[in-house]
Amino acid sequence: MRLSRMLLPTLRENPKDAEIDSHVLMLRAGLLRKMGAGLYTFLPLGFKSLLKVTAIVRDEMNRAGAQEMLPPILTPADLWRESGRFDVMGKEMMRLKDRHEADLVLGPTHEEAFTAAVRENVHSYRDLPLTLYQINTKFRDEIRPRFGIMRCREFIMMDAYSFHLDETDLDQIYQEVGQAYRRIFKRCGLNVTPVLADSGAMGGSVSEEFMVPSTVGEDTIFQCASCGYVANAERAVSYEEYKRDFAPLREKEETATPNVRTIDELAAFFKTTPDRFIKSLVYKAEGKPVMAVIRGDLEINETKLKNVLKCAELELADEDTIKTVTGAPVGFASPVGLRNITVIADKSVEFIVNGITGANKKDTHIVNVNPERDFTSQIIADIRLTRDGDLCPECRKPLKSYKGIEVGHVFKLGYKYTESMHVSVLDKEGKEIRPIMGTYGIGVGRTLASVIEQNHDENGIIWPMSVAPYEIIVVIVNTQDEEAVKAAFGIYEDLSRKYEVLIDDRDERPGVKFKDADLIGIPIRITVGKSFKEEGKLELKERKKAEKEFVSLSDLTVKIGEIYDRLMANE
RNA sequence: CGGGGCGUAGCGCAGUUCGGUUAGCGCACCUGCCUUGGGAGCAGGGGGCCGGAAGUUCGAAUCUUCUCGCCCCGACCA
Repeated sequence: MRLSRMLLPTLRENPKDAEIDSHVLMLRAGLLRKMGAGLYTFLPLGFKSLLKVTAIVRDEMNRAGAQEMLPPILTPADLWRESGRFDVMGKEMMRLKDRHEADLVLGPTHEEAFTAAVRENVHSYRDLPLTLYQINTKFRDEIRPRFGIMRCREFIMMDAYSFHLDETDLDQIYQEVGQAYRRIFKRCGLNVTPVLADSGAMGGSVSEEFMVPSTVGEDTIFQCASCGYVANAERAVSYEEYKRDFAPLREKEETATPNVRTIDELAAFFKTTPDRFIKSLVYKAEGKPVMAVIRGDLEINETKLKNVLKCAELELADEDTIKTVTGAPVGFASPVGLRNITVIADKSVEFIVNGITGANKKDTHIVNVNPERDFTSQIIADIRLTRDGDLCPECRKPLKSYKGIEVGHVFKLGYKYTESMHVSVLDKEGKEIRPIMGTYGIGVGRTLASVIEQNHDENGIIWPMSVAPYEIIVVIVNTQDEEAVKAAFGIYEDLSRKYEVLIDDRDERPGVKFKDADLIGIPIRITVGKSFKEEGKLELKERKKAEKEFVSLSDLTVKIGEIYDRLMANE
């Protein structure tokens, strides 16, 4: 491709809306433009890289035995009513009506569509297992799109769905897809850590997320350097040896605590430490109030709480609910004396002796509260949020936390959709069997952004060869020099038979061309300039290296081949 | 949805407090000259419904009201 004819609007200055490096570079290098909040246009250069990523994804998914198909993005609401998700999914699911007033959904994910396809077309045990996938546009009306294509509303995703006769078979495909994912990310030049993830209350059992460690990540990961335990914040558990305090139980007693509400304020007021408190929070689980209690220095992990309660929706109760349930304003709740409400206690609470808690009365707390004696918990479970430095559940060494970008997810889904949507096949005996499902997703655009996030310097993008929009760029230093132009085009034509090559034939000054070449990050640069004029040699430079080397025209093909193979192999 | 901020040329911004020539600057763009190894220089030029609507006023980018869009923090998040 000739740069003189290409739509490549590079920017000198940083666009003000971009906050993270990958976003800045995608805009500056002319890969991407914003059309609206969370809506982006891929310009030719960016689209080319995106296609490279999808090609890798497609290649590895096919290799894992999955079959690509293409359902529509716009799906009838009835499909979602069947699975029960039409009402359950929040506002992030984009709903619209057609001219006949029929409800439609812009697919945020496609379990329903694939399950329906299998239900209609698969009837025998002989047809299973089956893994189907698509690389398609998804729409999620995100509350807050941000970081360019890292978290946007319309995005490209590869999502796969597998159907199996039994769990053993599901497990095998689950492992194979997981291996395919590892190969995909490796080929994209990405460093990715698979972490244990929450699998939810809904029939799911095992789940792994593929994380790119990054300070701009929106997810938190806990990792043990010693034994390799890795989990995301929702899933992470920690080991804690709770010590039983054998101090004598004292009589509980109400104390006036005017306007003292938060744990920190209370600790100061009582001149003690936060772990002496029993923190009580009222939640609404699918509309029904419940109370979660935990030691004052710890935080509730709402995902764990949700799983324990086996509920799909959980939110902190509003002030009115709290007042109705406890009889007191926010800040004075406690399980003491409360009836008709389910109390879920974190394990940490059991060991508190003579603790402090609210009195369910304005401006009042109770001291010397003891679990069991003063209140009962219907459920005792691990509902705490893991903290940095907590002990590893496997080997009891400290856990370290860091941020990550979720680029992929594999999930043993279970029977949720095959059950709700009545999918069955006949077995050998002619009996109906319900298939079990797995679901798998890769954010293609997010993967691309992550590649840039991990591969750039102050001058621009440094593409790994595998996803570079072009592999080689030929820079003509002086387009007035006819001999140089002729030689450069000769090289361009020649290399184009084997590689994807750009030629910078623009009538620009050399500085502009070098800056742009660095910015758009083409892995190999061939410069036809001074050295060519003086001694007939071409200058070769790899984007990721500082050194240059000079080769004659006759050695070029071989030399490029070597560099290309090496760069491909490194990834 | 709560809090904060921003909409002026393709990009980055000034001007708005305190209304008053023809709305300005840098980069980008066009023409010419010159230059050709790291975002040159000189000269000339094009491009704006100052986000939109309604109002106040002799006069509005500037004041008032409404509205739309975008960004950040938070809450939310199969």
